Amino acid sequence: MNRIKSPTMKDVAREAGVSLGTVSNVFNGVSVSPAYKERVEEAAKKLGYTINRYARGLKTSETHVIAFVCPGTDHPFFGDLTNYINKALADRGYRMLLAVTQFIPDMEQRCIRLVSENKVDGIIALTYNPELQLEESIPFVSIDRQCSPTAPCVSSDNYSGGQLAAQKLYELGSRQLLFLSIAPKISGEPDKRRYGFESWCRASHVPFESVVIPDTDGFRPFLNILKARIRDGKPDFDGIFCNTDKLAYVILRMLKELGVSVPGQVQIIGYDGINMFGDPAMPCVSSICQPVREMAETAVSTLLSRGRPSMPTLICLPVTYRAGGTTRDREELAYIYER
Amino acid sequence: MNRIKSPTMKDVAREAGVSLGTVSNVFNGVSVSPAYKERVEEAAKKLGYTINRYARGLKTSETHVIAFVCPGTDHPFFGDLTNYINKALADRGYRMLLAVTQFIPDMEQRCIRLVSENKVDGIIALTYNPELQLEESIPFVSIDRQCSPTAPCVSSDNYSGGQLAAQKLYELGSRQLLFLSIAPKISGEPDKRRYGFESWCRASHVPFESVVIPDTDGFRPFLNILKARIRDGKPDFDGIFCNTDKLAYVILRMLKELGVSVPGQVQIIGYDGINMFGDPAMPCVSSICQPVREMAETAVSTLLSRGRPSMPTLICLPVTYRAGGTTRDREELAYIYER
DNA sequence: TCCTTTTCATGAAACGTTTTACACCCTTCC
DNA sequence: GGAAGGGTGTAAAACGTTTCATGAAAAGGA
Repeated sequence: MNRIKSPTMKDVAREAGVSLGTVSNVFNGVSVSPAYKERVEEAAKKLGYTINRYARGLKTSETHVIAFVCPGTDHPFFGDLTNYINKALADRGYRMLLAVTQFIPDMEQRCIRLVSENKVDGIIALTYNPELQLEESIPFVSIDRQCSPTAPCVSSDNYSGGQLAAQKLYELGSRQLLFLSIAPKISGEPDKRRYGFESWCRASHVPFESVVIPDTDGFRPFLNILKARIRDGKPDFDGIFCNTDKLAYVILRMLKELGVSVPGQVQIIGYDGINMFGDPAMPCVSSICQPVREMAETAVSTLLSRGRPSMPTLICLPVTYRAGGTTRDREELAYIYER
Repeated sequence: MNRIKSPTMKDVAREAGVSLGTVSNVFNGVSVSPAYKERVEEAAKKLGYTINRYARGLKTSETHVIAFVCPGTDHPFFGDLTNYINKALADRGYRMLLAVTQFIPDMEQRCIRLVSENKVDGIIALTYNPELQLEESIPFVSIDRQCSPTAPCVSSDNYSGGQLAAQKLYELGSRQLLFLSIAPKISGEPDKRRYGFESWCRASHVPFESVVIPDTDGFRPFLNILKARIRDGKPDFDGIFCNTDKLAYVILRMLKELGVSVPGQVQIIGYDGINMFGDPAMPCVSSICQPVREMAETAVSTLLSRGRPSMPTLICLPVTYRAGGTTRDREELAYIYER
């Protein structure tokens, strides 16, 4: 690690023949006479000077760095979210310190500690550790789970999403609904997908059933469940709401293998609004789409405007329905070739 | 932004009734008598002290932060890469500053500047700007493109990958090959996928053709090309190598729509080894897999061991072939239900 | 012309650490 | 019993900024 020492303000000051304070003023937009300003800028360019934000942060205690603590960027939803949050931050002159936790509760705690040491100006986190200790001194915004009564939480409107899924399935002709889900590690906002779904069904007198499988068991249980409900190629259900798009894909494949046609016999709606390859033009399952972009924007702006009088503690953003290949409201394929 | 001032070493020193230097020594593992050490640790815990890495960085000029400059985490390959690099860094006690460029050359330059101001200990970048100016004073490792004669570049062995694709297609029975690609914004390592493919075909006297479409034209040109080559439902080719998995998916859909069976009539191999939903158990196209994990590890360790005597300038890591649903060496589906 | 105001450059102090030189105490040994 | 020497704790000087109190010079008003 042999680093060439980079020039400092002092060097620039010497080169330009001005005082240290003047150089600082130039770089902070404080009024400086044009002659001096030019001299300083020239000297800075000549020396290849870049400001040392560590030193600045030490004085101002504003680092303009925000930490994002997330389970992993390999899942497309998190990848998307990371991307949008990064963009929202960059637009506001902030940089992102990324900490990946891989769903390990202990790691989540460690990450919070670590980024705190970096004196970030704030933390946005998507975590599953119910006992997470926050640093009181650092503004915090959570996603998809309320971590603390004082920390705002941003999520999609999971409840309405569940309702919307049920409603859409019904509108598109399904009369016997099924809710399938992998139970999240810990209760959080996404649980409401189910509550919304069930409440709509009950209110509308549409028969339904719910199946929740712990996330340790993998997908196989679903295959057995489906098998048991199919007699002579005829399933006793005709509409499924899966609590994630991933599960929707898996169920789609299973039904195909079991000889059930989708969306002909059974329609499927997922949740998330994942785009394959991050490209909205790619084929997809029908889905309740989380407003990822808006969630990112909201998380960031909420975090940065911390301290406002009445900060809501839970912010649910509206979801939308997207027709994909697993419901009967979409002609497949044509759309791929656009763009 | 009303931050509560967090305690400093000075506070800890006062609380513990010892000198500043002693506190520092405790936190740096310098030998301190047990009695003092305990007093300091107790005081630190009581005050909730965490070290200020900015201040430390100012003294040591080692920030233990590495910047990763990448086009975006929304594409699964980049999402994966980000994840692995993050892990590799975390394992070594480093944190990641993530800068997303969205493929905008100007943004790439700006990101390099910005992260330099943060005095990162190094930069890993995946960029497309041919005129990128690097900061001489900061260690730099590139991915997939040689940015400068002095900066090491890590990539998968694209050339061998191309060869392997051709060879596999042939082994699995294809006799008339096609190379399809979207031309990258700028020449780089991935171009070699084509060279490898073509060289194998020539050496093995297997007839082939190559089609390269600029990335501004979208996918439609491919549809026309395919149509023109299909007479009475019989294509004049029976094996395709696509330069990315994404393209492979698109081609797969197009062929399906055109009534060509895959892998029956035509086999397809992509490049990248993308997993749907980041999950290796999900269905996929047959592909030449980039060793993403190894690339990440190599990039990180190369960067951190900067200054070694003979640093190779280009490091190509071996690729592997993965059977998916688009070649005849794989029974579809069964594998989804495992795990 | 003289006095007041405004503008703007300066130098020093501070931010929270690390590091170095130094002083201290306790052994150990002749 | 005194000198030499190994720990260990202390104080002060950095690191590269920002900021604040001074003071000088230029500008404006009568």
